[in-house]
Amino acid sequence: MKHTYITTAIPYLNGDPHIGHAVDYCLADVFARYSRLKGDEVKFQAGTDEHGNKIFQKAKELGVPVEEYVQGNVDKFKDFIAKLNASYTDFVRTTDKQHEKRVQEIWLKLKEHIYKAGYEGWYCTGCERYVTEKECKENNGVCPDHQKPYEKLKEENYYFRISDFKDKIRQAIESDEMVILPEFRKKEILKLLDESPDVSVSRPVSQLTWGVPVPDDESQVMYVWVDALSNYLTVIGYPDDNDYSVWWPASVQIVGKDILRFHAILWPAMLMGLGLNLPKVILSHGMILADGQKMSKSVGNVVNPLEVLDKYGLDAFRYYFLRHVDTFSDSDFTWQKYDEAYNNELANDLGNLVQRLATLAQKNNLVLEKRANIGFSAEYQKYMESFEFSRAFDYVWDKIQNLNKRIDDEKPWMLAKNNETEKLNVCLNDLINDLLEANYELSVFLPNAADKIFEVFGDSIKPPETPLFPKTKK
RNA sequence: CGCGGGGUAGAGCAGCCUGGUAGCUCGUUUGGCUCAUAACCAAAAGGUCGUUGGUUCAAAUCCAACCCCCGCAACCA
Repeated sequence: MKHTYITTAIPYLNGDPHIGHAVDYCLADVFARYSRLKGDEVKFQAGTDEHGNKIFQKAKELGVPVEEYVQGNVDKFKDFIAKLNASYTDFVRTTDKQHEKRVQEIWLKLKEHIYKAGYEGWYCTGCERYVTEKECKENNGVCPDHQKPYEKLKEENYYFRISDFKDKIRQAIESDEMVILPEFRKKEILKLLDESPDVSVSRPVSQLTWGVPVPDDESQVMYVWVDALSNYLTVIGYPDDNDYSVWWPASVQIVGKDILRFHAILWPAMLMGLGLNLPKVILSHGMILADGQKMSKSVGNVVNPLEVLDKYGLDAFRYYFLRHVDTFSDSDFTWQKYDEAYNNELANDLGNLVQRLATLAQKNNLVLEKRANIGFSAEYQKYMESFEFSRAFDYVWDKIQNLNKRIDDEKPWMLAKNNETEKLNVCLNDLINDLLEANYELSVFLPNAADKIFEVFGDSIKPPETPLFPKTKK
């Protein structure tokens, strides 16, 4: 049996779930469901990144123990993922004891590529963090939050020597041994690769305590990368549980374009350092724009995914974010578009199609003879295998719209009126079976709706008592 | 001349790699239908394919130059 391992980026737990996380989970879920229906055994990882000063400070501000703070946020995320009906199989927290232990083992294995060096930069004692040269310049050398001038500070850090692997990474990307999707991101990464510096992977304990201690050096604590990126391995048992070898390399790792560089450069370097294969595909999706603009707290145009979910429910949410949001490039969200997609497409095209077919069948006491083998069509598979999910969805939708056309062309109600029972039977059986085939393909995108549709055309056919997608009044 | 993406109908987009009738969805107008959620189907109107030049029998598509828009990325080492 084929093993398919799908990963999602682990969100940093210093805030609430936002719409970008939802995209991650939805995309991963689509591929997971697709793979399962094809017969693969699927592992679908999700998790949370819980270390670091920001979380530590946030907890302090709120006056709660940091463990309690992260627990509360993990619950929010788990709840969110459940609401999306994302079918993950494994959940990893970077504060899991087992994860921490495994991360330390990974660190030790990478040791020959890790070196200690001084870091010098602009530091704000108020924020307790370094800022980039650029940020310092933009703020004219003064921290806007604390009104204190940045200080030039020096400290010891461990660095991961990416330069040990650059040539091999380039080769892996160019040869598509590790596919980066979409193509234009691949080009971007190849350009970035040359100028990628070695990455700082620890902080002195005086600065950072909420993290995994560096093994064999009490003065240092791991800083995000080795800790967070390793989750993809620790969750499947690496290095002590040999089960990991069944799942690794990952079939696809889904990330937002903002963190692609870490996944396409640092992460492969780490894997090479560990002597492991690279993931087969890294899929980088775009950002959701609010009415053409980047969402930002300062602009105040952040769309709350929970609010969107509440409006018309999960099917509508997944419908919009999997079909009208392009898998790879940035896409827009506006309430108007969301309304239109729901009413014109889900309700009118699909909801109404189910209703009319079910009613036709029921009124004419149709005996439904279901086709034995339902499967994926070749074209659909082609799209799915190349991770063009929104296109695959378009393709399915085309089938649905076509069914509406065919009903009009074949006029089953006329056949009924003329008592052409035999023809009517054939006609309705054909239409309904075609709907069920489309519904099978639809089920990876809209599992809930698909279930309901299969139920309508179950052993007996009963039209939904309440519309599948009740329309909203304008 | 930092890098990347883009400019195609009122809106949103596909087509460009691999030149050969400009296409899809929404919206608009008209018509049809009555199985259905005021749903469905059909037809029509609507385009100097950013600009200029080049290659070619033929350019949205290839080449060159230019103009314009948007990002540099989810709160940020």
